[in-house]
This record gives sequence, structure tokens and C-alpha cells, in this order.
Amino acid sequence: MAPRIDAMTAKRSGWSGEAETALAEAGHRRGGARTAIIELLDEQRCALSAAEIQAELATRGREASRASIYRVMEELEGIGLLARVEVGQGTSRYEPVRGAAEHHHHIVCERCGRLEPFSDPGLERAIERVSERLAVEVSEHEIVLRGECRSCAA
Amino acid sequence: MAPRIDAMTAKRSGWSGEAETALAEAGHRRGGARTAIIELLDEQRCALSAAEIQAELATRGREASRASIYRVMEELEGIGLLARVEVGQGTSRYEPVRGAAEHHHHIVCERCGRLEPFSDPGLERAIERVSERLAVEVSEHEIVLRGECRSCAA
DNA sequence: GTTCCTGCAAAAGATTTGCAGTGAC
DNA sequence: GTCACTGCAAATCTTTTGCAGGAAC
Repeated sequence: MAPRIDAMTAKRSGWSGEAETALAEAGHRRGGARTAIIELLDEQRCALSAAEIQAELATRGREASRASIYRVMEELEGIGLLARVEVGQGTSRYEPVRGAAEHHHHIVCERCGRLEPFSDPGLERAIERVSERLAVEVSEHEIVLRGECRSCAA
Repeated sequence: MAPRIDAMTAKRSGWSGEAETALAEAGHRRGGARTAIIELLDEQRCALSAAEIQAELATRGREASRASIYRVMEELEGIGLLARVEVGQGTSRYEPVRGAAEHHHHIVCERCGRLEPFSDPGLERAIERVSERLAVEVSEHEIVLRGECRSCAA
């Protein structure tokens, strides 16, 4: 069931192509706003909020309405290609899901608010052990650390 | 600097008394709404949203305005006695912070939405190791698991 | 009496939805 | 030609803020 990626659609790093393909297979048509949003997301190294997506698109001269942004987020999240990240600033942020190899979590700087990704195999193992011990089918997990990032601590 | 708990104020399990004491030391006066909110929080085994707090207080005939609820949440969070928990439902939830012994995380049922606490020493150790490895001063961490709770899986 | 606490109403944000026009297939 | 995609405006929902009256100390 994993969507195949053909050379035509998988232009960039693969994620945007994967997303386009999955949407096409689900019977969606293409649209300018969505394409621009997907490409923008694919370039990011960390999660963006809807407002940030809109602002960044605007600076590129490829504006999209807030409604479209939220609708695209909803679609992508629904097919499991987008993760919603909430770090307690009252807004949701979104980032591509690229599979296990790129699986990561986030650390939020309490001083500057910056969001940084990190990953740790030991932590993932600990999560697995917990879910086994709890005898619950855990389909997702999310870890947020809060502290002072190195630039702020310096 | 840890607030002392005297026998008069620490009525219930201790947390509500601790909260009242800390607020008093910070120069706050007492008020009906706040007392009711603090007592309600102290009875909970897991986090409540502002709406739930208001509804539960109403059924007890001790209503409080939404504004007061948020204001009390803000005060308690500010002195570190309340934790804000966000599990991705668009609303914040709040729960007493009772210290290391009761430190825990949450699992959210994707089917029924119920929030359950869990704790795991191995997971805490993994978090410690990560923060050392990242060389970042981590002051807080939050872990949310998503899956199917046992009642729903049955 | 001063200052905090509270409720109400209004405001501020984020997100969602209804609708009509445009565009993809 | 059909039906999805988009933008706009309106609606919804959560949380915050301004203000005036009442309460704690």
C-alpha cells in the first residue's frame, strides 16, 4: 500500500513527490496553492505554523489563503504524510513525515522559542519498552523537551 | 524557598494546601472561585481542560467564570504548581504538579480520546541521557503516546 | 481603605466552514 | 462537463484583556 514514487512526480527530495502521488491516488486534482505548500514544507528542516507558511509563500510571490493552508494540512495529516507538532505556543506546527530513518522529536528553547529537531535511538527503545509494558497499541508518540538552547545559553 | 505547608491550609492531599500557601506567600488574597478550582484540581487523577473545570464546578453549584479559570491556571503555572498538557485536541489541559514522585506522562486513546497517565523510570533515564548528550539544559519534558486504550481495544 | 479577586463583555487569535468562481482532467 | 481546488468572508472556538463592583485583609 505504500505509494510508489515515479521519476516524474518525485522531483525534490522525494517527500513532495510522495505526497503528490498519494493525493493523486486518492482522487485529488492538482492545484497551485497545494503544490506550493507541499514544496515549501519539503524544504524545511523543522515544523512551520500556518502563519509562517503563509508568510513564507508570500515572500516568494506565491500567496495562498489561510483556508487553503489549513485544508492542505488536514489532507496531508489524514494520509499520514504530515505531523502536527504542538509545543505549547497556542498554535499548531506542521512538518513532513519522511519515515523511520528521519523520525525525530523536538526541543523548544524557553528563551528564544526556537524549535530544534533531535533524535535518539535509546529514547525510541525506551518508548517501545513502555508500550509493551503498558500492553497498549501505541501508534504514535511525541516528545518535547524544553530548555535553553546553546545559542541562548552562550 | 519551598513553600512550607501548615496544618491549617494543607487540608486535602497536600497539593491544594501547598498551592494556597504559595499563593499567600506571593501576596495573593483568597477568593471563592480560586479555592474551588484548586480543590477540584487536587481531586483529579488526570488533566482537565478549562471547559471541563467550568462544567464540573457548575454541577457542584460552585460556578466560576471562564476568565477566572484561565487566570488561576496562569498563576499556578507561573509558580510551577500546575502543568499544562497539550495532547493535540486544540485545547490546553491542566493538572497539579506534585513533585518527582508523581511525575508522569500521558497516553491518549485515539478512539475515545481519553487521557491516561503513566510513568516509567526507564523512559526518564533515557530523557536524562539525551539531555546530557545534547548538552542542553533541559528543564522540562513532555511525552505523549497515542494509541488504543485497553477498553477500546477490547 | 487599599488592593486583589471575580464576572461580564469585548477583543484577540487560531482554525473551520459555506459559498461561488476558477481550473484540472 | 464534472468535480476538485481556491479565496473570501463569516462563523466557531479557545484564550486573553478591560473594566467595574465586591471581597479579603
